[in-house]
Amino acid sequence: MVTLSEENYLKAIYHLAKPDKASVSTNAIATKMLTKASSATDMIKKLAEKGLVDYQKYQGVHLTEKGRFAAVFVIRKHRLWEVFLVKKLNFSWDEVHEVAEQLEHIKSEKLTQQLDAFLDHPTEDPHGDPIPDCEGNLPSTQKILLAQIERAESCICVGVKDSTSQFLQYLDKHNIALGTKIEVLSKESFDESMSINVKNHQLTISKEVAHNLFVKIS
Amino acid sequence: MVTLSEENYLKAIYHLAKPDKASVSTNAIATKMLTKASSATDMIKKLAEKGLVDYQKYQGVHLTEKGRFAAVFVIRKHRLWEVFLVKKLNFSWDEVHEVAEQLEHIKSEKLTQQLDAFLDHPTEDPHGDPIPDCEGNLPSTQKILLAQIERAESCICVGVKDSTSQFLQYLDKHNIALGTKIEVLSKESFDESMSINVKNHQLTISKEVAHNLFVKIS
DNA sequence: ATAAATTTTTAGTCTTGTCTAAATTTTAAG
DNA sequence: CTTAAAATTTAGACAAGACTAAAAATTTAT
Repeated sequence: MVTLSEENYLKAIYHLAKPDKASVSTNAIATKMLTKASSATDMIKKLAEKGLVDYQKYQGVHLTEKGRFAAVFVIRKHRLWEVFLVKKLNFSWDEVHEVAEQLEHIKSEKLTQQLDAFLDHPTEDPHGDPIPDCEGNLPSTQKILLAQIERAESCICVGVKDSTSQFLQYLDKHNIALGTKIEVLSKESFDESMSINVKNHQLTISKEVAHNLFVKIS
Repeated sequence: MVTLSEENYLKAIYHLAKPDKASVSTNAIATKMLTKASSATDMIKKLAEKGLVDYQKYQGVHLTEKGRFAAVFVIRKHRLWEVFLVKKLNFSWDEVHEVAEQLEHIKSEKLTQQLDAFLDHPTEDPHGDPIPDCEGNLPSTQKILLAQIERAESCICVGVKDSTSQFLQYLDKHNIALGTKIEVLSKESFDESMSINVKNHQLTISKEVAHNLFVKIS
């Protein structure tokens, strides 16, 4: 049995470890969990005892296969609930995170399966993040940050990196949603701002925005 | 802020106090919560400090208006989720309780409201229990126990008192569901067993069954 | 009306998850 | 290569919610 707190730590470790295979530091975990390093150390020991992470003092942690699956399964539930909230209960994409943070801990295999079926087995959540299947596999996606585009080119918004409501509401305000076509017109080398065209409206976006929007070349 | 544990105690007190206005004893609460009397005392003190119950040492508790509302609101959420599970996710009525026990603690006003609307403002859960409205009012129902019927008479199943899966599965096996017409043929004074007719099948039910089935005279 | 039985409360302990402060280890700098 | 800085762990404490055992209050029965 994995407790609610343990699930949250596993998720944090999973997200921190995502890009590479490097070990995740105690401090990184504490920062992500908004707790102190000593609390993280305590929890790491519990996770290690349960076989959810590999841990050597002072050397950070790695998720074990068991830990990775537990983390991915919570993420699967989180994202399915987000889809439910947006598609069925008329939440907007900037309102779902908090509620999904609670719903993701509900324990019922049948609930998850049936919810998945009810939603027609979605593969992405409302922010464009992939939903792991029931075996814990993530559909591989090939998305790049808008900021990585260097020349005038056309692309499609496929996800957000930052999913705080501030950023999502900024996108709403400028009519940028998943699937929206974005034409890059130019990029300012001084401040990395970009001039783009969205639905026939020209718009200048900052480096910060460009670094938090995932696109695919169209 | 009311904790998960506090919500469960409030629910227990509400259910124990339901019929009359008498105070609820520490022991009764402890028994219902499957804990010890000392634990109940501890919690009662917390609830009293938060103004959720009126408490005098050795004299049991009463819910305050605030406490009653908190309890009813949790019950509202519980029953809405039960409807969701049965109507939308194909759960059967004997599978919903455990999951709803978890879902009832999710905190989001919007979630509850939207769920209620999504389900078309249901007034009853899958066991025939009334769903409080968002102001905490319960539709008054006039149902009686099947056991209270003394003569050959026709009635309709409108609810269950015991909603354990054992009992619900017994009802399934004998084709008794909410809305099913039940004709009372005779009652045995020796053991209070009853002979009834359901969908053209004659059936003898025990006192235990008759005392756990709510009906209304048709 | 008082003794016995029952109920309730108190006192002290435990576990989970957190904290602060101090000690230890690792990393980085000179 | 040695010391200063940063990161990590340990030690001890606390709050929530539970428990056991013992004390106190209430109820029941004679």
